[in-house]
Amino acid sequence: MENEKENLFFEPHKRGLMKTPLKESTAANIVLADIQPDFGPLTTPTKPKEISQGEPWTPTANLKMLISAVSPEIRNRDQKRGLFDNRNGLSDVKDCLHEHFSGDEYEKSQPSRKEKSLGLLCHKFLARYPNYPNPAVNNDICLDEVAEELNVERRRIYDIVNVLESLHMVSRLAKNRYTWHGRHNLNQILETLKSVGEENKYAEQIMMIKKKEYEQEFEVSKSYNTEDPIIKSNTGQNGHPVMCCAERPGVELRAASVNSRKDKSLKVMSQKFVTLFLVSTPQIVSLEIAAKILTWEDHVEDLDRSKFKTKIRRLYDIANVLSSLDLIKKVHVTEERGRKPAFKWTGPEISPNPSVSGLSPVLPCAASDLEARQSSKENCAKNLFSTRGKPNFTRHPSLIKLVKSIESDRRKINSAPSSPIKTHKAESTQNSVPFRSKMAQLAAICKMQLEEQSSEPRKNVTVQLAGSGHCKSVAPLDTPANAEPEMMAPSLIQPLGVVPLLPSPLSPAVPVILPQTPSGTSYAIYLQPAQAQTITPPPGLSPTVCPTTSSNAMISEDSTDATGENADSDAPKSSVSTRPGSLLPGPERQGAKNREREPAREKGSKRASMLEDSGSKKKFKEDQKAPENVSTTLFPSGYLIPLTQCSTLGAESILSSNENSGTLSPNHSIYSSPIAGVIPVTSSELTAVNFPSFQVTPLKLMVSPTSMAAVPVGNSPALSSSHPLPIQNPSSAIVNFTLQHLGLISPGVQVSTSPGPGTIAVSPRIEAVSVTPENAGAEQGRATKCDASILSQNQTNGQSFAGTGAQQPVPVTPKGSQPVAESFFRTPGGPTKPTGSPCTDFDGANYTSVGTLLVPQRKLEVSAEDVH
DNA sequence: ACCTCCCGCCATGCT
DNA sequence: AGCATGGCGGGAGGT
Repeated sequence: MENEKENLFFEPHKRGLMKTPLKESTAANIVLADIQPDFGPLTTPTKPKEISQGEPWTPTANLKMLISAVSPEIRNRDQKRGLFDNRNGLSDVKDCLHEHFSGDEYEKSQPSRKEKSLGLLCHKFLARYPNYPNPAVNNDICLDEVAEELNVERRRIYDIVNVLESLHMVSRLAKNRYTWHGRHNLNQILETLKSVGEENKYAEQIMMIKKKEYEQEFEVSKSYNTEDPIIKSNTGQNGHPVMCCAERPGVELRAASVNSRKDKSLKVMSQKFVTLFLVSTPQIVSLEIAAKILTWEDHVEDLDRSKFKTKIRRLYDIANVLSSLDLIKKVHVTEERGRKPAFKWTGPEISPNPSVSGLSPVLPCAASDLEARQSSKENCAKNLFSTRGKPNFTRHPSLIKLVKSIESDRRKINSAPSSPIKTHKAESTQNSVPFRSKMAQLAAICKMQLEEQSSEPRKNVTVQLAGSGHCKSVAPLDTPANAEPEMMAPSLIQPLGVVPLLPSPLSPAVPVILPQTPSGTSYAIYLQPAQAQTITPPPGLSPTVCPTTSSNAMISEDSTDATGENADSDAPKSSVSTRPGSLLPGPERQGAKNREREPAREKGSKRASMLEDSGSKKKFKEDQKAPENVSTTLFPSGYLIPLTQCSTLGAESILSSNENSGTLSPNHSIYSSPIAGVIPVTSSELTAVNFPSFQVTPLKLMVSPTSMAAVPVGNSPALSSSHPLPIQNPSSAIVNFTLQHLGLISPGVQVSTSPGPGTIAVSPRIEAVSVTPENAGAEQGRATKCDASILSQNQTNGQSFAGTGAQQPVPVTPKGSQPVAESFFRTPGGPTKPTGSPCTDFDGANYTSVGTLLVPQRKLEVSAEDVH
């Protein structure tokens, strides 16, 4: 991937010298300084340039840098000769990247913005250092020097370094000094991030967001809070997980949360952003989604427009750096609504399994999902930070302090209701608190359980989601039981009885399948991940019960406002808003800041006013937007849905996924009418998160890849395992009903086979995804690759995907939409939990039973554009 | 008109 | 106190 990297083992600074001899550069800079009007002292040279006209060397230099970055050879050349020679020359701005410095360049006096872009700057920066530096050598980076050499303000360097630091490509040594690690740790960190993302159910979050969007699209006019509430609820629920996520990546991060300033740090955002790619199947993440997720995590309840915009800005900054690293590439996702900027992961495929992950040269850590999962958060943190003996990233020597603070944070967080729970607030709250506080313990417990479970595959569980998805083996759908072994996919392994329908890792609310209940039917319960794990007690093990947090309820609520209580929906919001400060530090602070600032600055005032106005307006819109979810309403609260039926759905989803992958062949019975049957799906198949988008021919549901990723497919797989008995549950009826309702299935039809667009009818929301990379060919190729790889992996696993890509014609665009199933059910009072599943623990009141909802699908078109 | 995102003010927080 | 960091968002270049 990387262009430049051949230079292994160069010393960075040497390289820098070579490239641009520091001294020379310095000289150059000096020159520049002279030229430039305001040149600040080295300390923080702010804006040296601004001359409209040109900046002397910048353009050229930039081009060169780019070029050099692109090709090492060129770089070398450049290094040899002074980069700055051309200071005067301006290259075409337009071509900058591609064009060389060759020539002419003089023209535009202005370096054009592009030439000053962070991406370009990053390329230059990267060009200075080898991808795989020789550890033995001194790889220190002096920010001042770099800033000078690159002739940019230090501020810009911070942006780059922060992102690099988030990827462990550099670590901070001291003030103004960083150590270059290059890509040695990259895979590891990516693995860690992925596992964290899975644990935090990012995929699920994404799914939910998409879902909301769909809904909104759907019923534009209807006002509904769901969106916000959902989000919030997720946040709340997820918040916890999410937070964890953030935490892990860096202890610092966590600490950061405590420390006011860092919580919003670019580093954290960067890690989260990267994580989103790693957990989404299509590996395409739109800025909008990313921003929303990040916003939530920040506890910004209100998707304030301004905040959102800020987030977007930051994401662009990060994206530019990541693009320079060749980890992502810009694409556009086209939906009904329009085209949205998005980025596609082009970095190494990260497989949770160590074995799989060949990518990372170094996998010292338990990159594997299992390990990761097993490992508690703390472990993760360790991995991240302590990686390989490298210096921890903790910025400060005061790491210890951080740790302490972190712990305290954790407590706070735990104690604090991560997400206010909407329903049953009282109950939930109560529950939640303890719950959270116990998260760590739970993690440990889960671990234990997992271990045990892993040792004994449980019969009941048919499905386990491969967390990561692809990797895992998919058991043939037909064979429910068979799956077990496979299920054990490291990452996904879950406690026995419980199988998360959704790709476990991702979805915030994890549908959990209750192992067979006495009744014989399995039920799926929508739980939060943590809960889910805890909930299902491994057979042998005592179930760790986790009272479901209210958060769980929240989840269900989101999806199901229906049960509705509007009040509920509202409640969540309010609750969210009211979140305990510990969680909310960020937002609150911001708000305060903003307010404070406003007076101070003109801008501030403007901003504030703008914010309020726009924000309020927007909010209104949003609120109004969402109509109540049909789905929610549909489901009777309080019912647990028998897995069997669910399985059906899940199967569909699965299939779809398979199809998406293109290679997969749905051999499975799945194809049979959804209703019909029980589809044994292996959980692995389900690995919801990872799925490539699939189309299910039979059902015709198309799921957009994107959506797929997001959607936790419920995998009914779990179902499969269970019983043939369709239990008397209302579930089947419900499911169908739901589907019909959702429009996924036409009432009369359960499955239709129209591929692509045709499917639309079936699923209203189908999105056609077309990915058009800039290099369309290339991109698609990439996409294809991914899929293929995935498939191969799956196959490897022994999954039975039959490559059925054929079966379903891919939707128009390469990526088809897929049907997604979600489960939402809340059981109102807990009531019906199937057997004494631990579920009861959840709030009694708030159980969510699983229902499966199909998520509307959309077509997404991704056009890779590079362009701009 | 919207998308990108550069620029640099200024808050934070370390030294 | 001074300086390093880096959040933040105005507003301009690009398309």
